[in-house]
Amino acid sequence: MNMELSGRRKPTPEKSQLAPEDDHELEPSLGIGLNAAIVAVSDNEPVALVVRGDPDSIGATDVLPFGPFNPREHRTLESGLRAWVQDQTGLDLGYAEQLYTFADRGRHATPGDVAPNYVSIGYLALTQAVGHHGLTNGLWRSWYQYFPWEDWRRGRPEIIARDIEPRLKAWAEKPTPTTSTQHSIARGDRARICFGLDGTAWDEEKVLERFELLYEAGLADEAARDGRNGAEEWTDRPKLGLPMQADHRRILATAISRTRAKIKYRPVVFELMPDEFTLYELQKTVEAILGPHLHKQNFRRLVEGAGLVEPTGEVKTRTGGRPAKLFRFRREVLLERPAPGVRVSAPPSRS
Amino acid sequence: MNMELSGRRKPTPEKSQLAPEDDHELEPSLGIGLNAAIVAVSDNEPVALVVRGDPDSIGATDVLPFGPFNPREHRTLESGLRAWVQDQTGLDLGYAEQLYTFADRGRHATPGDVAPNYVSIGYLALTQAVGHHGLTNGLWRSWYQYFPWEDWRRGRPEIIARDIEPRLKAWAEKPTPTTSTQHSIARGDRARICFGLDGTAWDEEKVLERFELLYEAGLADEAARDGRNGAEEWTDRPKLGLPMQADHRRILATAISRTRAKIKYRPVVFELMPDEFTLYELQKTVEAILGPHLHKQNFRRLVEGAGLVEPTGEVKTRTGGRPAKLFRFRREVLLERPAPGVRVSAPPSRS
DNA sequence: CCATATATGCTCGAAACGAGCATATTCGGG
DNA sequence: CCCGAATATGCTCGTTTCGAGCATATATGG
Repeated sequence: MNMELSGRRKPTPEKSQLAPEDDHELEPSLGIGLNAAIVAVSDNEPVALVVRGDPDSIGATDVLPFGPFNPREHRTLESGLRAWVQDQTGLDLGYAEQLYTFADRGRHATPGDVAPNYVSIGYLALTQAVGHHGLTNGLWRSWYQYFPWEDWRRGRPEIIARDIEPRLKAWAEKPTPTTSTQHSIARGDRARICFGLDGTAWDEEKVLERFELLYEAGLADEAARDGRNGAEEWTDRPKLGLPMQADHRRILATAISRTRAKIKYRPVVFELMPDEFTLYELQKTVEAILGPHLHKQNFRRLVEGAGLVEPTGEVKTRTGGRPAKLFRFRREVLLERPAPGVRVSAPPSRS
Repeated sequence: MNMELSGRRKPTPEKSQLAPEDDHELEPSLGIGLNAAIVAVSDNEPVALVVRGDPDSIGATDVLPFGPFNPREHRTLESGLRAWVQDQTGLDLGYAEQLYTFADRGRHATPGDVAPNYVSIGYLALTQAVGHHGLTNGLWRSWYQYFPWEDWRRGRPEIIARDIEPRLKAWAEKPTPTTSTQHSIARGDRARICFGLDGTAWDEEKVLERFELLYEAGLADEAARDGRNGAEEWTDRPKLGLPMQADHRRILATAISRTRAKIKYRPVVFELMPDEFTLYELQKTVEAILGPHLHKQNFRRLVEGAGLVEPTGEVKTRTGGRPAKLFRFRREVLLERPAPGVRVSAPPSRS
């Protein structure tokens, strides 16, 4: 057993396309960070679990639950993630899926660092909204605090026209660096497509693209922190959402993108719901995630027609009107249809 | 308030540039492997670029182009991948996207190893079919050689009913290990849903799920190689596709899943096409990827209606009948619609 | 010059979608 | 007790999209 332990320490000796010490210089010790974007919906507000936030202080930015992957202790990446989350917040994760692995140079909080010590693996977890009880640490914060331009529930957010559009247009005017490749899209076009400028349709799934654009344009606080070339000065600059530590806001953006996309073709909303719910509560949860308001009667038709829910027989009163039937998720659909989901249809676009 | 976290926070550069062994026991030197599933379509056959294959020898299994990520040399994960591919095959990658990061214990080729030294990041690359010229190394091999059960172009593959179904049924009979969690799906149901048994619809996107199921059931050669509990003996066993080194077949399965899914909602087919093509050639390429035959006239209507292509004005003769108009991809759609793609409609199912 | 094969255009019924009208129940206040 | 407001739920209807097939155009090969 100890043989195994000692043998495992070094890369497999034989053949060694894998062994780095051969024809390359010494490989730096790479750490792998596991990061959890844990999402819930509480009072029709989509929230993420963050650990160390202080909205008023500029030094102490929020951070997602995270920790290094240690293959000794963790059988899989996901189990490692669960352990860290349990450890740091007390939360026992349910549904979780891997998002993306990031390792870009200079996207961590250590200025002057040329090479990342860490590769970040982001995970998305969906859970029911639990109160602050059940948590040993951390707090739920609306994800729109980090991404105010994503909140279209009350129409187009003002921050786009007021703070984002003019500065992106200015950025688009500057000459694009020569790094642009053959088929790359011009800055102005990217801004227009990402943020739905000049009458272009808004695509609620492009959360990550939008954040990356703001970062590249130097408009996200993290860009200045990372010492990014061209970042606007810290002073006299309207804050575009709360920043986070390291690349955690990028991971959260990826999580929102994935959630918004997946909610439309897999029954993942139900991970966010209590066991019993009314169809309107379900709709409100979907709307909290996606933004635009849906047509109530058609939403009902779709959800019921897809066999995603079944009535419990009970009703919920005190809704302000006629009592609403309670439903529960029909887990059996997972065994019936190959790819069930909550399709979504929007009312007349209010761009 | 966050003292309890300080021990687990990302190590600061001062203390850990090269010394991870602080508050945890010795952290093993983790390597990060970049792996490329490079896909093309050649003569209506979907192919992947593999490096060291010998279909007849059992010892020398195929391997995807890969190499370790070195943050000193590589600015990003993707640029590292491109460098390795260039190095190993001579191919200059075009379109590439990240797939998934794998690190499960025991899924590498070193038996007896309890913890992985390597974390594998898989990438999907799409490219035009280039002949063996332009390659310094490696060869294109049909992806259906690794996954024969995925080839539905000539109806349901016989291998499912003959070699897969009976053995999966037998596996489903065995008691499920206690590791099954609350909402986990029974073995029999998983087999039925994955492989479309007992009249269940076939979902061509579940390529990874199917391979993982075969692996878990011990029916993939890799399972025996990894010393997996319950794997069938090597002898007297029909081969279920060519195995690959390490977890490369799993990465290729992920690549096929992603390709099949993405081709339906993003214009990625055109990465596989020459500059000019007929609509039927486009259709044949889609069919090579997805399997079932499409309705020719409707496919044409969809593609043209979506503004994805424009006629070049030229025609292609010697098609065996009336000459076919040549088209080219309209790159401008990327600037117009937020999420263009080749939607696909299938003729009456021939399950 | 015709048979054949493929390319392309068009139509038609079915299903899905988007929007709005109508009815059912409850609650709170005269 | 009745009425109006508010919400839940049911249904209709025109439009669009989808699935399928028929019809026509234009090559090639004998």
